[in-house]
Amino acid sequence: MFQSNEGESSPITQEARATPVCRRGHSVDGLATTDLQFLAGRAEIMPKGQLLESEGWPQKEIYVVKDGWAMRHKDLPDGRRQVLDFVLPGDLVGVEAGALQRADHTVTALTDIVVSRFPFQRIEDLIREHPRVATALLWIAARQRAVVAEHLVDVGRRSGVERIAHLVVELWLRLKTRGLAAEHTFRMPVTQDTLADALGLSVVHVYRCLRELARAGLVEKNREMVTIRDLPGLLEVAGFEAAYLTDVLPMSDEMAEAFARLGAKPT
Amino acid sequence: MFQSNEGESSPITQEARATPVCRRGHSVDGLATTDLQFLAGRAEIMPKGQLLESEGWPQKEIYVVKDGWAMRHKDLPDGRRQVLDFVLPGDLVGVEAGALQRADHTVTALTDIVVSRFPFQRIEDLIREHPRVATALLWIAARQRAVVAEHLVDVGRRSGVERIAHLVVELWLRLKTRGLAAEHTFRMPVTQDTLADALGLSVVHVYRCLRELARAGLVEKNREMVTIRDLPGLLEVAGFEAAYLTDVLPMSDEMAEAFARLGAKPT
DNA sequence: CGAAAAGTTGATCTACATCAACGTGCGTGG
DNA sequence: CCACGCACGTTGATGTAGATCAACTTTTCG
Repeated sequence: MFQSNEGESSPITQEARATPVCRRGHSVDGLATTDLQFLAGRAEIMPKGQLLESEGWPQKEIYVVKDGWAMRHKDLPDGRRQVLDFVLPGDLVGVEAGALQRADHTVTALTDIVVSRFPFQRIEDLIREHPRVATALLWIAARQRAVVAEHLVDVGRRSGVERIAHLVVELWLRLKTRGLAAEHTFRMPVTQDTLADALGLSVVHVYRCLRELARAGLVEKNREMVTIRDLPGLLEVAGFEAAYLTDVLPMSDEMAEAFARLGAKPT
Repeated sequence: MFQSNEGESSPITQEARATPVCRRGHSVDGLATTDLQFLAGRAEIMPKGQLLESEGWPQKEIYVVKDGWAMRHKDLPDGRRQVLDFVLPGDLVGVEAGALQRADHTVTALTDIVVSRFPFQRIEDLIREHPRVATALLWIAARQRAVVAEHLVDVGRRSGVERIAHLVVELWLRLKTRGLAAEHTFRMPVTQDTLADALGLSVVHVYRCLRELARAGLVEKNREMVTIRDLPGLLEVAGFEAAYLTDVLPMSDEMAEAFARLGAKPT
């Protein structure tokens, strides 16, 4: 078995130096982003509600999100909406839309957001000059598909409470890798309404599931702050697949312990 | 005989020579596959039930599916299962798993299946030699994400009948582009059980929705054959986004008409 | 300070799940 | 060639997670 040992110190960084970009992809978008860092121009700020990418339209530039949250979503003509994924600081927007002819979904800023833009036009040149860029982008696209796929499992086969638990853990992990979350708490500027559209539930039901989770002493969400009260418990309810993001993470002792405890369970 | 579709008349091939890989992506995976044709070794046959890719394991080779169906899926420890997507002739398996460290999902053959394999090992060399390959792969990955995303909308925000309708149309379109579907009918070697796991429904409910669609005179599925009885009607129920795959398709007159009629509706 | 956005809460309804049979085609082995 | 078994499909009865509706409260923000 490969790299289950990986958690230890930081073999990640070491391996990273030794292997080509796509191999070293030992993190979420954030990491590979460093490869494209030189792409970034001057940072600029955009207001909450701004569209970074618009379904059906060609995408002329890639955004590197420096700060703030956004969501990828698709809207049905009758008003129903499905949130595909959340965009966190360090993520790229517009890669796939650039590769395809036109964007297949919309990206909307959930908060005021800081981005740097890079004209997609020049990507092809870049790829020619630096093949590693293509590989990095490929890796990012694959990663995105993985996240959406996991989300699909959530919505297709898990209960309301499970879905919320799973989403919280996933966001927490993604933020944690980037040093954007504390041990037990993080900011999540997502309304219950948006949450409902992400989880395929009604607002009312989201509210009740949240209360359920709070009552069970697992997580709480007040306003924008999420507090994890019982990590092992939460992981279990979330039915979290360790392999999904774990080997990708520099694990804290507490986290490693939580996962271990989880694995130890006979279940 | 597989690939009876692929070759001859294809205006595809002509356009292909004229435009850069990622731009010419005017179809589903099948098309871009031609770029990797030279990768393909000798075709070989694998039995129904065979795993082409296995969640949690590294993928050492890419498969080009020449004939037969497969499914991408994720299985939860408690036995629940979610089908992410169906793999049709012309699709590639293993691209993303190669880019990531290990496969994040499993791919299982739904029928006996004909594939040619190509060691992923050599992909990196190839990318160095032919940057276009990277771009083609990027495009494929983006496409895959788009399909899964659309599927997520289905499961998250559509009713049982709508989900089935949407899936049928999507498969029909994907097959049609490759010349693998007739005007009103095509083979769909997918059991109700598998269908249920794809749509996030129970088998019983799938059965009832199918009967509903048949009673409404829209589609019928007997054994493995699907027959579309009323295309415009079906498209409407499916809430099919024309932009999703249409501009990507060489449209038949009838299809164009169906879409037009659909667009004309005041809804 | 007023209005809109976000969150709370209870009553009611329904789409879909679950359970439990039974039918049917078909491949395999005797 | 039959028959047995099994995978797949069909059908009804019943249960429930979650939707919908309809207030009302609290927070946010211009």
